[in-house]
Amino acid sequence: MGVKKEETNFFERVYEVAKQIPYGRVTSYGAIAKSLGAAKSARMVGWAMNACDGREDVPAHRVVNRKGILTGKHHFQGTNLMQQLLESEGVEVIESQIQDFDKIFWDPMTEL
DNA sequence: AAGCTGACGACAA
DNA sequence: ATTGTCGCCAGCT
Repeated sequence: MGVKKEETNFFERVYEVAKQIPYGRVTSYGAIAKSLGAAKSARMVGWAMNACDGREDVPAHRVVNRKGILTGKHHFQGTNLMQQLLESEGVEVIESQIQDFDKIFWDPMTEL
């Protein structure tokens, strides 16, 4: 049974969605929140990402804000780590701003 | 124990 | 168009 304590189902759900982000794609906090049924809890998604750091295989670098800006890059180890990870996946990122954001945007509500 | 903060987002003025 | 405030909920001081 639950060998480990539940980290609030909310966070778990966020992780589940984040893990399903395809390679070379990105999504936004609000999109994930919406898919969870908590459209106004975009903040919590970001907060969940904070806890995800060092937790599960949650590609937090694929989650950005609605503008396609790497708002959370500061939470990564390096200042450019997040951007480098994205570029490594073929995502064009300039000045922490994802290019063609709408093209690589992955909507968990629509595509999931 | 109570209050502030925080990886966002939408709306109001 | 720009700026400011509210909402959301959990974690941290």
